[in-house]
Amino acid sequence: MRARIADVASRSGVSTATVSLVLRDQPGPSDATRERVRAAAAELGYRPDRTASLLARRRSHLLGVLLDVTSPFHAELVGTLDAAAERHGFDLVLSSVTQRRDEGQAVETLLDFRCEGLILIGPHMNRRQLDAIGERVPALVLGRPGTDHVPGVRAADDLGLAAAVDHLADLGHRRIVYVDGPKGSVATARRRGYQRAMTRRGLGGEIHVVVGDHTEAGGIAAAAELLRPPAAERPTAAVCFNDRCALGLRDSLIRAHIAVPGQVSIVGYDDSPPARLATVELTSVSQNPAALADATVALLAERLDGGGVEGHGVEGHGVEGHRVEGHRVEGHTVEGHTVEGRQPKGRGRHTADVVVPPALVVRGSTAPPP
Amino acid sequence: MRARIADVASRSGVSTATVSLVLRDQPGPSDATRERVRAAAAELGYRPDRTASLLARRRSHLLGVLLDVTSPFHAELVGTLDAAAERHGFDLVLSSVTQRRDEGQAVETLLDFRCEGLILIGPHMNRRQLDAIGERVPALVLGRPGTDHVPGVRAADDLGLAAAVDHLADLGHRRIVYVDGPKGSVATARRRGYQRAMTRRGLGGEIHVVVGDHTEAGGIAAAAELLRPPAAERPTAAVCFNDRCALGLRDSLIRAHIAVPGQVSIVGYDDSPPARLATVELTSVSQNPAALADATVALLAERLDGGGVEGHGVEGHGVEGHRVEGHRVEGHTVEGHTVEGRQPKGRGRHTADVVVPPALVVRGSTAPPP
DNA sequence: ATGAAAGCGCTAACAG
DNA sequence: CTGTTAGCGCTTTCAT
Repeated sequence: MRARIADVASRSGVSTATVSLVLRDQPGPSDATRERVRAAAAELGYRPDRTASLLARRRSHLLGVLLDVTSPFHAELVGTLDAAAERHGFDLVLSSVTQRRDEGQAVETLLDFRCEGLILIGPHMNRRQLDAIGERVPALVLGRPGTDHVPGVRAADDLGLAAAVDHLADLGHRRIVYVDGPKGSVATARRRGYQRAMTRRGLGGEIHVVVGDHTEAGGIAAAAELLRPPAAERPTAAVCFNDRCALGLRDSLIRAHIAVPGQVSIVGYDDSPPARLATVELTSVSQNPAALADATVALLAERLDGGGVEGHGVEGHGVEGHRVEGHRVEGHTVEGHTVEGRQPKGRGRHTADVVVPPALVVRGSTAPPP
Repeated sequence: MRARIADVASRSGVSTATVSLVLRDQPGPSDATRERVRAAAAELGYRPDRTASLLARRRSHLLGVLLDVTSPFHAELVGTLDAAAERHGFDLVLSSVTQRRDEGQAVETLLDFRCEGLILIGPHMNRRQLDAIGERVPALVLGRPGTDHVPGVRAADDLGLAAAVDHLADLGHRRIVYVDGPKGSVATARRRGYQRAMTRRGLGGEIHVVVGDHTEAGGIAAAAELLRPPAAERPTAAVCFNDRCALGLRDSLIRAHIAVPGQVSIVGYDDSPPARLATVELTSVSQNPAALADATVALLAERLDGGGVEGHGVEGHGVEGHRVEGHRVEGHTVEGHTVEGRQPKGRGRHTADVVVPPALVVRGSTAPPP
């Protein structure tokens, strides 16, 4: 049987209370006592029973994370979330949606574990459901706009597209098309970002949005569209809604013997693992998952610890991102991230979103136009 | 504050003991009582506190899963594991290795949550470490051979390669090369499977193993090697150690204007998400994750429930796989999966591995030779 | 069929 | 500084 705290106590000749204090590095016990207790605990291979500890302690110091374990992007976030949580003195409980477990159930599981706060990664639930959760427990959505009771943490899509367009324009491209995504606020933000960036660069006349999708199929369809005009009039660069779409486009072009980036440059979005493949080397806009995760935990921890910021020496990941001149977001700052001021729309909103700047990752799929 | 069991008890005019019985569908309380208790619980929105429940109950009914959340293959397994666990009356606790949390720490976390059994997905730890865990708690490794105290559950690599070679040979290919993986037992098993399958098909004289790797780079290198001989003597098909390697090969060939599958057919291994991309359509050998997960949970649950098989009506995923004539694995069967008999090597081994048959997924990267 | 009471292993409040 | 005493919320004998 596993050693209990009482065993450590008797073995070191002190009370369980003292052992508890020593093992949690709480002030009280003398150094001599600490020494003895630590030794006894080590000899017995004692590990505190987390379950009992949680029950007795007021706070669980647990953050619940709702994710879809099949998403590489979510996976990447979890890694950083975990590190950030540790810095703030929290542990993570993961709960993934699966075939049998929907988002609601996954959230209940998290709550059953007594999580103090919830981090919802890109949930598909509607705003009402999201808000309902936010009213029960401090929560945060990652990767989509927040609601009345649930602040959102996300990357600035407009800045991301600006970075992509600037990069291509700097290379000398003028005929830069945008391959659109599915309907939704995310796609809208990116499309607008493209249009504004083109205008800002004096390429307003070249704005050209092609129908695409969030899957490879969208890119394949877009390829057919791009190849329609005579060679001399074709676009020399394409920015895609996301990497999958970009990969579909890339593969179609290569099969049609159009060199990438020789004849057409391609920029994706998300900086997903496939984009990094040695054979692909897709230039892509990173949503800066490390920064997203850091900002998320920082914000949630702040809410939970009641403003009593404990200056954990959080360094924060580099979130330089791409700053577009003449394009500023109003608001104050939390750990270097931009916090939108009072929401312009949405009366009665109790929360403000945190927006982190994305970062362009330049790889081999972009080059000067032919 | 969240409703407690005492609230439900007083509201329905019974004791907490009765409420506990009703809510867990235990025999005892009368139907009338059940009715009242359920109503009260529902009105209060009562959810039993899992932490307290775990503490009071002898068994936690929790299975710990060690995984690397950045792996799509792991992700796929988790989905099925969860479903299977639920059928057997268990819940899953996920713990992923991250930058800051190594496998050892992740396992400790799982143990802290009082998991009754552990499922270790493709851990990198050595056999000694694995065994140490197996001595502390019932554990199982997924995707690699087991050790003295930790049974392994894995797909039959030799059958997988046999399926790939048979598929190509049936299409009419003769010059079928194998692009090897990195050193290790997995690569060895696959290479041998290739060699035996070729021999069995009377293609022993065509056996040709090319150096590769588990990354795209390996496939790229192999492409150079394959293109060396004059066109007429080049292989017409290649089976690769895994999908990443196959994708590297595929991309290199396409860039060299070699049609896939027109001139060269390619078969990968793992049936990973990239293989399924619309633009890729890679024929690949699936390790049958659903079957692996089902077998894993079934085996672990059996060990934990002490043989008192509760016939949960486990249906098990289809594990037809590819049966090679004249190639039988000795052993008995657990839920339709083959269990190797006494291990031929490894004295003192207390456990036997479970081997599930892989399945060939035919897609667009294979066709008859030119 | 139901209730009272004793824990599960730990932490927190209060004495000493 | 350290020990004693209550719980945390639930499950489980054992009476009734």
